[in-house]
Amino acid sequence: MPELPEVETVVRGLRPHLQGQRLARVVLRRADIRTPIAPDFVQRVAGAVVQRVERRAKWIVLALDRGTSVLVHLGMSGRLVLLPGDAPPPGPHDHVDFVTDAGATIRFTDPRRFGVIDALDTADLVADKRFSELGPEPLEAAFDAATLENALARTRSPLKAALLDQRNVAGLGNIYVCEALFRAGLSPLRKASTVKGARAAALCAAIKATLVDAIKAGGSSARDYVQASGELGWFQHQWRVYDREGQPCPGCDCGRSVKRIVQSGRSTFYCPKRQR
DNA sequence: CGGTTGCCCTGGGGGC
DNA sequence: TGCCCCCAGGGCAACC
Repeated sequence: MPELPEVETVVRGLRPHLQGQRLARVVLRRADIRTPIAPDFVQRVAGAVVQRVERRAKWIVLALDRGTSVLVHLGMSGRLVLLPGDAPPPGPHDHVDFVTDAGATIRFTDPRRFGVIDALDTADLVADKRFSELGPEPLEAAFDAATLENALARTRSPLKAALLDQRNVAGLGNIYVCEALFRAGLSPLRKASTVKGARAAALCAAIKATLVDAIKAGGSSARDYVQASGELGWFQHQWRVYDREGQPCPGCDCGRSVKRIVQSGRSTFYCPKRQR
């Protein structure tokens, strides 16, 4: 489910409630998610103070004192929701609770169990394979047209697949790649290495604008996603092509409708006339 | 080696 | 209504 805007929204929602708080209690109910939660997870985390709450790509990072960091990945259906006061009884998919000294519960829920929860030494974070191979953060200044062009020049795959590859740019998923490509007027089928000059600049700007708008809207709630507060996101109402197969191409008079194709096993939505 | 394909899971929606 | 098939926002191992 969650791509960069959704993860960023969750991080912003959790930060004021978690930063400086002690995780007095950690309750692990189910460890057999796709990447099983390590047996020593509770012992490593319980009692630690959260110093920082950050996002890298689609990862949530809780930097704790005692030199430990907690990594959370929401996978397809994961949620991390803040429950102030008495938490309701856990449901079958509520796998982990973090309870702060202040009495708030941060609950990790994941029906499909594709998510990841892990604890590791903060010093090992940079070298960890999950982080070391990530490309630039698209909302940082270091991500510019030249950086993007260079990354795309090195790949033979179609543009859609290249943008989903976290080594080229970190944090995009299926929805926001479709949306950014529409904004940039670029075909998802185009060879990535042909995106140069003005096209690379347009794509870079489109990626940033799409993500900024989505964060402003609190992310997209299609199915599973909610903010840390439990509220829905609203960006799904601003989707121009994603999940809009057959509807008229928005924002221009090209008269075509949005087409759905499958690329490397995943749906791509685009306007064949406007996007070249 | 880079790139594409299956698969890990559960739940919801559409078609019959 | 019920059942079955398909599909879903991610990422990794296994293949070509």
